[in-house]
Amino acid sequence: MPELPEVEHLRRSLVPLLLGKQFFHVSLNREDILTRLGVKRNLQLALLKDGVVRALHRCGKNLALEMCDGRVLAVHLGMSGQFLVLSAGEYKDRALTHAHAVWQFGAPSQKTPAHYLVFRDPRRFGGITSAPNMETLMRLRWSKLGPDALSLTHEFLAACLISKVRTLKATLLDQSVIAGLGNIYVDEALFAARLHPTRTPASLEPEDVLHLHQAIRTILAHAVSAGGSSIRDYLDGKGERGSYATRHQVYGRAGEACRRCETTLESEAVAQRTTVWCPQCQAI
DNA sequence: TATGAGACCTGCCCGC
DNA sequence: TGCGGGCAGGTCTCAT
Repeated sequence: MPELPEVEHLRRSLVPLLLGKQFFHVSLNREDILTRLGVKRNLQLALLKDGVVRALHRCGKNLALEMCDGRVLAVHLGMSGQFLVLSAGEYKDRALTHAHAVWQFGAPSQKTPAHYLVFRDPRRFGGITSAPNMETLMRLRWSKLGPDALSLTHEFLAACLISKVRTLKATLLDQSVIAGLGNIYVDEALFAARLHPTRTPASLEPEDVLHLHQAIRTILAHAVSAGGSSIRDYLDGKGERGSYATRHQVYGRAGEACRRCETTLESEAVAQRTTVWCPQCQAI
C-alpha cells in the first residue's frame, strides 16, 4: 500500500535507471488502467513511445515521468501497484502476472532496448495517466491535491485543520488537504503526537498541531530513508522491499503492548479504515 | 460545500 | 487438503 515514503523511495530508485533512457517499445495489456488528459489520438504517443526521460516528479503518492519532448505519464500505485525495472532475462524468467503496461527502454544511441519497465497492479486500484505536458497534469490533476506532506509547514497545517469538523484521521487521509499520507503513516503520526484519531482538528491546542507537524515530518523522513514500509506488495524500482514496517509503533500491532507504556493497543474502524491507537498515550 | 458511506478489486488468511 | 468467506485499503461517486 504505497504512501508518500514508498513513492518517494521508488522515484529515487528509478532516477539512475531511467534518466536519459529512451522508450523504444510500449505495450498496454489493459486499456482501462490508462486515463488520457488531452492525448486522444495516438496510443503509442500517449504511452511515451520514442520519448527520452528528462525527469521524475512526485506529488503525494503520485509519480510522473516527464520526457524531453514534454510528454508526461503519471502513475498511481493504488494498493498493490509496482513499477519495476527488469533486465530482459529477468522479465522472461519471472513471467509476471498483472503486468498491465510494459516499456522496453535503453540508451538512445543503442537503438536496442536493454531493459523493461513494468507497471503491474493485481488489485487494479492504481492506474496511469498520460498528459501532453506537466502543465496539463498539474492543472487537471495535481492542483486538486493539498501540499505535499514532506514540505508541509506548521503554519499551513494549522490553517487547514482549523475549520475541519470531521475526525483527525479522516482529515489527514484526505489527499485534498495533505497529499501523501495513508492509513499507515496517519496512525503512526497520531501516535507520535499523542493524539486520538477521533479527535476533531478544531479541538487541538496550538502545541498539539506543533507536535503533529513534527511527527509527520519526522516519520516520513525516517520512512523514506528506510525505503518505506513493505506490508504486502510494495517493492521499489529494483524489486527490493522497504524496512520501515519493523519500526511501526501501532499500525498492524492491534492487541499487542504499546512500546511506550505497555498498554494493550486498541483497534477500530475510523473513517472506514482500520485504526490502531494506544488508549493510554492517545487519550481523548 | 463539506462530509460520510459504498463500491471497486484481488490476494491472503483463517475456519470449517 | 480444499473451499468459502472475510479482510485489507486508495480513490471515485453518490447521498445527505
